[in-house]
Amino acid sequence: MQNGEPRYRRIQRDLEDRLSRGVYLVGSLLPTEADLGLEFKASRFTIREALRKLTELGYVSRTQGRGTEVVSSDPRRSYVQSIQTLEELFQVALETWFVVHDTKRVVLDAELAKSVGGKTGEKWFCITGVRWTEPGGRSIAMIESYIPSRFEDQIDKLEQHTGAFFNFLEKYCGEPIEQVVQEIRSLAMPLRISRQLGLRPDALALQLLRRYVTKDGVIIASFNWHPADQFVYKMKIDSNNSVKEN
Amino acid sequence: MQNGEPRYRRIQRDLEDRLSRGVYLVGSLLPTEADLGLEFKASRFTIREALRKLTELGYVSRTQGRGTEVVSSDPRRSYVQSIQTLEELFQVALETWFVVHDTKRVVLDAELAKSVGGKTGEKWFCITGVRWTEPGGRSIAMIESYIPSRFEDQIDKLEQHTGAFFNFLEKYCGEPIEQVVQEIRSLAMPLRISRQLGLRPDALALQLLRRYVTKDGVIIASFNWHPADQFVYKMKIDSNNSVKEN
DNA sequence: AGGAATTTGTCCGTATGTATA
DNA sequence: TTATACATACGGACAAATTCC
Repeated sequence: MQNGEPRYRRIQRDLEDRLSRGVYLVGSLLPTEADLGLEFKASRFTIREALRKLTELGYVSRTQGRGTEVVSSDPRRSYVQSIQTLEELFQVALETWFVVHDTKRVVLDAELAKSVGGKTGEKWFCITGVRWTEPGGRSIAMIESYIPSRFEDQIDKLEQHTGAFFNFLEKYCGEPIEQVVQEIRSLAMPLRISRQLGLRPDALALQLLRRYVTKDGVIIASFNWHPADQFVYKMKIDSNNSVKEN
Repeated sequence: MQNGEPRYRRIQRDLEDRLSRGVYLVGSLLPTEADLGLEFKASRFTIREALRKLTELGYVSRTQGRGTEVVSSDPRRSYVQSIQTLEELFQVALETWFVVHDTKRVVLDAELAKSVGGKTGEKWFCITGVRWTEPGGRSIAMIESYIPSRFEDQIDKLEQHTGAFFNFLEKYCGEPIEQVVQEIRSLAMPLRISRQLGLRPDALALQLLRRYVTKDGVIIASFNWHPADQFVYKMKIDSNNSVKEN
């Protein structure tokens, strides 16, 4: 335990390497804690720390009395599938119609800052609009998109852009989207929302909040207000750890 | 370590209780591991296990050289943990308490059949109950689980089972769960639900429907009714090395 | 700026309980 | 029933980060 890297982390990475190289096959059992301890000349405690990490990462599943089973040789592969999700989102944007209602500057209050991932007092832009199945068709959702002010000179182009906003901003800033955080809530629509969608004042909403995050921080945060009686959020959890929306 | 509950778990619960009661205030530091060890008469290892859980649950944040800071007095009130793997689902079941209210036979009508993934007219079992943070704690959700009649002789054991139902049934039938389909809806609670949770008749719900599917078909379908004002479904979509060029 | 005290992080050896095969 | 392997638990030790004087 002298140098920078903890012992258990070194072991963890060794094991990850073996898993991705197929030394331990999916469905098989890893060597026991005791065996790994002998091999790496580490105590059982240290081995357990490494295995705990592998469990958290989705590589293995551990069962008392049985052992440590390999469940995925590359759990991060599931991220590839979620990229398809991003592209599905993109497809939705292409196959539907977004009509901008309003664009304005806003100063984040504490609550809004927490929601969109900014700091209280920061100036952001807010673009609101409605997404339609087709021109003159049915409304899918009322959308409020919050964009940091560093994209100020792109806002005009953004309004003209056909396709997903996040796609435009991702290309503009040159940094890939590393992560999308999504929150799903059930709540009554505020008046400003129900009115724009032509619904009763007390209409129920399924609200999706998505934050698109690059290395440089949040590039856009969108509130999507869907009429509750028309919208179900479906997703699949495959046994190989991947989450797929549809 | 003789009885059912591990020592660290008991300590974890005690600390959670204090946190939710405000004995330790948000922003303050918890007693040190050594002090907690003295108080609970447990080794540092055991205290650390409890604190590790509190960290995972979002109660506290730990910093080497500084201590254990309280970051939330009630993290579970505000969200449904993002569940992306079966492992996580299983953990939730282990760390919370399910109380069975009723078990009965039902014949699927057309709508129910579609929801649970069966056929109209089929006989299924329906187990209803409430999931709690802990005995005498807060209710997390009202749950209605539908189970095909081919598991008829296992229903009794199922009611006694601690842990996730799907885990029991998966082991019993011998087929691995290949997929979980989840649907998220926003809707008003039916009376039977709001009453059991002690809420107003018109309470809003965030409803999660999960179908667990093996090669042999659906083994269980569960409706989870969460009080809308207390629950947010959060999920994260990571994309490690997606270089998208075009 | 620097050193001492404090507190968590890492690690060891050992022992016993408990689920699984 | 037995053996195996993971889960929980103890006590001790030193490292590393933070805070305070």
